[in-house]
Amino acid sequence: MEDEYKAKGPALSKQVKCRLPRYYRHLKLLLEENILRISSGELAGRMGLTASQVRQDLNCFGGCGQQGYGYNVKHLFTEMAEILGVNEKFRAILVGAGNLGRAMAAGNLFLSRGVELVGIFDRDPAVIGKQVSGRVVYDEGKLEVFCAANRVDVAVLTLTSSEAQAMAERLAALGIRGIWNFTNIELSESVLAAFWPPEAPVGGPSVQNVYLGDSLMQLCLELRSREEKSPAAE
Amino acid sequence: MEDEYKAKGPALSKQVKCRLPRYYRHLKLLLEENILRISSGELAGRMGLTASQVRQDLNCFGGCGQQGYGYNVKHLFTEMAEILGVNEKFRAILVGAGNLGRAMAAGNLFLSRGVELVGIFDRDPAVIGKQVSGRVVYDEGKLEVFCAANRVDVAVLTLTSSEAQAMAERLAALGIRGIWNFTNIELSESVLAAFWPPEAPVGGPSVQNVYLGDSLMQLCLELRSREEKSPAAE
DNA sequence: TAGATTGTTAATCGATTAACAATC
DNA sequence: TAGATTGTTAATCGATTAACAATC
Repeated sequence: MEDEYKAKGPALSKQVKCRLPRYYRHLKLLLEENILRISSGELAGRMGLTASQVRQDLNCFGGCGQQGYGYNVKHLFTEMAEILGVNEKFRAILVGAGNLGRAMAAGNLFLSRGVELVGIFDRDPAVIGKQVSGRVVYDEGKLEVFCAANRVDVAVLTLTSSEAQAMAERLAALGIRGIWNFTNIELSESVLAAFWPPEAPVGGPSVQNVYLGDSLMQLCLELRSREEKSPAAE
Repeated sequence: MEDEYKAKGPALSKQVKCRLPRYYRHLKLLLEENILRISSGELAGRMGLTASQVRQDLNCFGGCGQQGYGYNVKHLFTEMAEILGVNEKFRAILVGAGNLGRAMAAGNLFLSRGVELVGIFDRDPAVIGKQVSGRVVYDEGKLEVFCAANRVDVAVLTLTSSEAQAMAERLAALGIRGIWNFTNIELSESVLAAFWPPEAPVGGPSVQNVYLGDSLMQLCLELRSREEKSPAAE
């Protein structure tokens, strides 16, 4: 019993979790370049990390490296895919068919990560029934009916910030386990957990935020602070 | 001379820089709610931080708090806006007028953060000359001419990943100071610095990455790991 | 065997939290 | 004055880096 946990190595720290998708991305690239083995030092170089960090990180997945040789890229990639749930075929819906929503639906963003987009919703009558990337936009009012008939794992929030909180609560009540939030609202997992259906196991949806505006401001902050240093240097 | 530095408090750590845009967002919200003063504890509650952390953070901006009273929201907001460069009116161009590019151009994402979108570029002849959110899309080949005639601070990369590296190098050579990267390519600041025009002061553009796919995978990872715990609990 | 490279432990660094005197 | 809340120092926690024995 305990062995099964041990086999997977130590639990993943927050920071390691953040780096996992990057590892996945780089390993995929390596496979495309037909590089089948790599040392911690080389991988670190490509990713802007230290060799030590890479070894520490990869060790969390039960030491798939080999002394004197390095890591088997294919094996590592498979392992990562498994942990990241790429093979789970998670099912997602998009809530809000505005500009951002349509952009998200258009690319292969979802499919390339193993997520299937199974529905697009909007509340605007002018949009409902129209096609977006070959999919009909459903009436937001039909969310409950849809979720009763179809398994939905993830909801993508690309609607107006003012509607975000209420919608997130509604989604939580529907038992949707993951919310990918593109609005400016900070959705609290503990608040949403209160809406979780009582018959469902364990509690509440996880929230992943993409604050685009914050990211832009971080860039501006960097420009701003480098600007300040510049005159001092002359 | 030294006092001027001291007045601003200690240098901003990485983590504080990440939280700054969030503070800005929440302070704006407070002002809209007509809340003009707030204690570290209350602000922490709204943001999901600890009171201690808020005080530690805000102290980096030269202690604008008052014992027994709290913080003046208006004053704090002004201070943040200044540090984040909201009043600098940074000028941005968008490179790649595909789905994501058009979505970015459409909202008020830029203007609301004090950034002005001054040009949209694409290399596809079918798109060049067409309108996007009331702006003509320019030929990507005219980038150099455009940048010689107009100040450009930031470039937003919403083009195909395969074109990203070359374009980033070209933008670096044009002396563009900030790159907001939406492609899957990891742009190395040190690599780009090598392309920086020799006549420009200090070296190289700063890069801010938004790996949308990585964010989605982080959510999937969370779902995946909670799933694992679930059966064990029953 | 000799060289390379891992896994893992210990040392360092940075960020968060706790505590409390200073003071509004 | 008494109560509230900051600024700041010290203690704790977690993550990164360094080092090196184990081993392919």
